[in-house]
Amino acid sequence: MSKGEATRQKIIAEAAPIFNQRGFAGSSMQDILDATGLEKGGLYRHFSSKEELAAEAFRYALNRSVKVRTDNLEQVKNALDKLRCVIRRFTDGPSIIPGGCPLMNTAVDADDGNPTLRRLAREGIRDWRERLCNIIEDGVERGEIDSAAEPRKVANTIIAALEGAQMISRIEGDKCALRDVAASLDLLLRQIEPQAGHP
Amino acid sequence: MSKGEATRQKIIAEAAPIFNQRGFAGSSMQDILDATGLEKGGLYRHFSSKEELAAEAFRYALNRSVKVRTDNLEQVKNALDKLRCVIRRFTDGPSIIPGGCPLMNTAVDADDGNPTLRRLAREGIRDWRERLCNIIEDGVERGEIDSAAEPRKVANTIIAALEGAQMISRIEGDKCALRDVAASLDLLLRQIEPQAGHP
DNA sequence: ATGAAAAGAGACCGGATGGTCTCTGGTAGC
DNA sequence: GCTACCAGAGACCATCCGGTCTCTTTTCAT
Repeated sequence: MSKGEATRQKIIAEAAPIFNQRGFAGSSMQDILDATGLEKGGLYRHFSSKEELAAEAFRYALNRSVKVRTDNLEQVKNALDKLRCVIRRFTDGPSIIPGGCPLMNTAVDADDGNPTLRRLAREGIRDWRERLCNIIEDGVERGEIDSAAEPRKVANTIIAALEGAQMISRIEGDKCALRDVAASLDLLLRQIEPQAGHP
Repeated sequence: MSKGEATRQKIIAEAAPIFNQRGFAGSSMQDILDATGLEKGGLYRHFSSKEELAAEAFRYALNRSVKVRTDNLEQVKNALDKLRCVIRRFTDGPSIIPGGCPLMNTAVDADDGNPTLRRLAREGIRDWRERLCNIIEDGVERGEIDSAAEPRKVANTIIAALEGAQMISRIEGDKCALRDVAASLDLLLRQIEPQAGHP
């Protein structure tokens, strides 16, 4: 990796937590200069605008989050256990990047503004749902999940509940809401166990 | 109401959707001047700072949201039906203020920044949960809800799922996620019907 | 070692930012 | 109708904003 590319990656890694914590409008290029120790000339050599840097920083933050939450997931064989593992990693795992989930932060930050960030957040949500849907559909095929389960509905519910719970937990400063929601989701998953409700 | 007080209220009402859509850092006092038709002298006579105005605007937006969602709720007698009504109003009802739920917007916007807004958002969440808890506890007392239900857990789950669903629906531009989550919450409520799970 | 290209420093720019201050027009109690 | 006060206009301020440009330093293939 060339020196320039290394600098670019360093900038992205330093900028990601800043944008994630303060939002796009709440972060200034000066904040990134302070964090990286660079001057303007050095920064704008690698990024043509604040928006481009913010987009790269979001991609970086999201990739890291996704990686931590999907790593080695294939080692869990049962589909329902996979879902439980995803939930557990989200509720119990350490924060991947300061400021909470970049998906929610960016979605809320950009849903009335910046179209680029908005699109990236939308794609992030869609990808996450597709990953969950694949797990569920595979589970149905293999008889590990009740065939009456609606994958998209289950996936949307898991994502919504987890993100909402993290929002509550972050504003309250304790993990109570995350634990409560994890318990409720466990209950929900028990309802789509094979033959559940078919005595 | 004096002329001054009327102006103050008008400013708050005009500022609320702006702050709710663009966030604190993303909204400028010039935006509020444009929306109200006032000049700086007129604005700063009524509010000492941007932060004070943002706080009042949030209070206004939250009060309106709460009012719409709790109005006439006492006419619904059964506790479970009350919860279903709350969910339905959230998922089906029209947007009360442009920009989505002020609670989530402010919580995400301020959770790493502005302490005043952060506190207001935290109190808003707490109040909402207490309102739901009261409904559930009354229901348990009256035998309308299974006594095994844990009010705080149910309340946190409903709030988290609804807020998360709205985040998804807003970024995707359709109500699919809201409908999916509403269906899942209905399932959850069926599990705390009296005698549920006690054959 | 050298020379061309890449990387970075930092002065600079126009405009926007939140906030202050003074002055004037309108309102309302008498 | 007078006057004391309240409400608002708008010029003004220092600072910060995102972004550009030129010049120097460093890197790296030869």
